[in-house]
Amino acid sequence: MPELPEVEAARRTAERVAAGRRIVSVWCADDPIVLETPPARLRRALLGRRVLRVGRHGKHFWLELDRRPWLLVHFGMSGGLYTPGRGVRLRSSGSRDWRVDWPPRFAKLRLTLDDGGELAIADARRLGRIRLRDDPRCEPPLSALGFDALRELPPPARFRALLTARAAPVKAVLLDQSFAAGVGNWVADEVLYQARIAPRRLARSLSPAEAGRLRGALRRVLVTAVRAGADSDRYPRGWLFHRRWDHGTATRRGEPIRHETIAGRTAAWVPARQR
DNA sequence: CTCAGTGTTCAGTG
DNA sequence: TCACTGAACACTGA
Repeated sequence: MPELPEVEAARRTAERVAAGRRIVSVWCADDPIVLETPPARLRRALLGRRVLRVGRHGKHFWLELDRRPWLLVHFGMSGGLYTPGRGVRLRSSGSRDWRVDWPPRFAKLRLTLDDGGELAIADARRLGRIRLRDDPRCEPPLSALGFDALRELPPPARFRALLTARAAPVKAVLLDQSFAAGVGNWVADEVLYQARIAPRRLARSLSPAEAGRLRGALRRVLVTAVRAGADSDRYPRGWLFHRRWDHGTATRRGEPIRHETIAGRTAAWVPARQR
């Protein structure tokens, strides 16, 4: 789930539950991979702290506390933020009722707030990371990231300059977090589909008009997905998203969807519409 | 049983 | 040195 829209939804949930509240209990899983900062240090840094606000850049988010260091979280491929009675719906779970167990399966960190609110971070596949940072934005891994694809999208001329400076296929550039932070596999495919650009096109070969379409599609897809609270059932019907895994089938207009590996990931695209 | 996956990192290559 | 690619990571669910 976790590309920019999903992480922004998690950020908002965390802010609603925790901002202005004090952390009164901390539970850590015994998982030295996801908990990059050891449990004892996490507990010491978090217990008794007040949460001021919750920040995000690309696919990372962090809890700003009344004392440093702060808590920095990345969801990896399968992580998510949970509160009692509410979960993060997975694409594969077609179920309407998406109530989650409490605590959620694969919980890695649980926080209780002074008003009884609770937050949990869970991660089945363990590619996510939970760690402490004094100043998240200025230290690795955030310091190596490019502009936040939602809040810091450069003006058209600048966007095109950054894009055409790159030799790789445009899909690879979109996925590169040092270019645009927050774009993942489905967002990249959706953006290329809506901009009508084939994923293998070299970034440096894009015309000003194409770069403009790409930028416009990137902004539109992210704004729309974030407005929908990253609930994919609320994404527009015409989005490739709803069809991208219908192997061998087509878009609603009957155009076949092709799947191929580009930049190490499966790209879904529509040759009839993307050049 | 095998394999792909809404991600990132790092070794290897040109 | 830079830029890019692909394997590794770790595990679930199809």
